[in-house]
Amino acid sequence: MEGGKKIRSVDKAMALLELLGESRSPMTLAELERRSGLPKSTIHGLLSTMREHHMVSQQADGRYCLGLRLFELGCAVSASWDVTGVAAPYLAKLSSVTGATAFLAVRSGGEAVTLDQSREGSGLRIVSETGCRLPLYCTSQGKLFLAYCSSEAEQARLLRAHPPVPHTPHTITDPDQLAQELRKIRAQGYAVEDGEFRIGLRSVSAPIFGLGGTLQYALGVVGLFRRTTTPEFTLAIRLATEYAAQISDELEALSGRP
Amino acid sequence: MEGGKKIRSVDKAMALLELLGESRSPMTLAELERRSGLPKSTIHGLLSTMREHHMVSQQADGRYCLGLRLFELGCAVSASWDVTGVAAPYLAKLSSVTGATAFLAVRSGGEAVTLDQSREGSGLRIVSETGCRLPLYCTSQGKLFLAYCSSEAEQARLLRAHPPVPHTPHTITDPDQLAQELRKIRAQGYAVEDGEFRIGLRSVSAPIFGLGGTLQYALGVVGLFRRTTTPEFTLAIRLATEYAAQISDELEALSGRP
DNA sequence: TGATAAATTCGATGATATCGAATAACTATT
DNA sequence: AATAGTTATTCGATATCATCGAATTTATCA
Repeated sequence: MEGGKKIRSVDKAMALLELLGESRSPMTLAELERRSGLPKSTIHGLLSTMREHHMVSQQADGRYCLGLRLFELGCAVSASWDVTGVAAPYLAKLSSVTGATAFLAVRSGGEAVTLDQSREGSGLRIVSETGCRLPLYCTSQGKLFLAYCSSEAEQARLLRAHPPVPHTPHTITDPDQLAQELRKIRAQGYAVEDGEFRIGLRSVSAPIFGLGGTLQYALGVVGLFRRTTTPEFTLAIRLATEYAAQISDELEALSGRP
Repeated sequence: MEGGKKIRSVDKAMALLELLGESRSPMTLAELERRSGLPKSTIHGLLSTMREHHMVSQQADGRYCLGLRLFELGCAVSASWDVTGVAAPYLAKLSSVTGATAFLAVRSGGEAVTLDQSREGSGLRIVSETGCRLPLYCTSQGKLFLAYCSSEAEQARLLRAHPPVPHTPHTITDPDQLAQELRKIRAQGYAVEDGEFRIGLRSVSAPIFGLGGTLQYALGVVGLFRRTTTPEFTLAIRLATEYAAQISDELEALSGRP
């Protein structure tokens, strides 16, 4: 289907960046050797090259970590998305009214990536960092992306890439039960997650559509709701759905005349 | 002085990422060919490889742009810095009290990079995006970094890398005048910029020190102040200096017992 | 439909990334 | 203070692999 020439050295360089990104703390060259399976000198050459571009940086003790230029490029990516600007005021309203964390997410391969977050209301603890990847099958945004897949085959492919694993006793791992849940989500137009990812946390996600009616982003609320039937949670559902629709409209108007 | 082996293909790949980052809009392969001077097929191979890692993405019309993985890595970089977490509440306070934009910056080569921003008070327009690079010689944070350089040679090297160019009639381009300004900054412990970057904008930056008393970050306020002698601006100077000192202390305490 | 431009594929060539081993720098321990 | 164990870094020969121009396909516009 796709895939041009593979430049192996670049391939390896990207793999190293991903390893450094997964690790919370800076990594030693020996550690990178074990994790990547590449020879030390090869790693050293690749890292040296990327260091000159400030894509990685090396601290005084010799350990390597991601560099400042990656932060800059990441910000450039964020700024290039029209949706972040459009959604920002809605995120703020959503979190201040519900008192929970509002978020904007997109699908990336078989996972969901949080694009932006807001927790205006109370100083609730951070649920998940912006820019981190979350599973599809046990988050409201993830299940939304699964439910609105273009085809059954696509849906199955995404689930096969990351097979459901129980995160809590409430995680839906049974294929049939999950399929039923996804049908329900599609029917009602929003997704609810009931402590399936973290005990005590509940969330709702509503669809933001792009041109052609395809699902593009998820707008949601996550927090320490007691049940998914409380008036507070019901309000969160209604607002998320309303705002998501408004964002869809604004995006459409924006793309109409660039 | 330093610099291991240069892996040329990786070098080229990084150059392409930087080109894509500088451009606001997605780029065509032909455009990249003109800007980079590399043959089309070489570029194609490099981009294809990076596309598989989601470092770049290609939209329906064939044009290339930076990919989602770069956003994720950028967020990881941001999260890895202890200073962003420590400074966040001070940024919020600073902007809400002064009604202007508060920022946290770091030096990157011969430029200053904005790490984080806050504009709680009024909905002032965005002065500069987070993650963007600004000149040293005509911003308060930049002049602060120049003033606290480890050596005269270092200072001269940074200025030579980006020779002062007038951005406004108030930009200091004369070497002697700039040297005097930097001495003054070092003496008073903070830097003031008086419309030297953008007409009407004024800013102040205070130093955040790391271990050994070396300047690490700059905490500042920028906004539409009428003069640098108004009570509002004087307050901004005092608060920025106070908060920067407090952040320095918190960072030191944090690094004491990890 | 034809014309223009762009993205992509292909294959031979030689430049160059690779790899293991040796060295240097550094830390912690005795 | 000396050593043992770690780690980053350098080096050079070999064959792999990236490179490049031209050809092909695909898309866009008149």
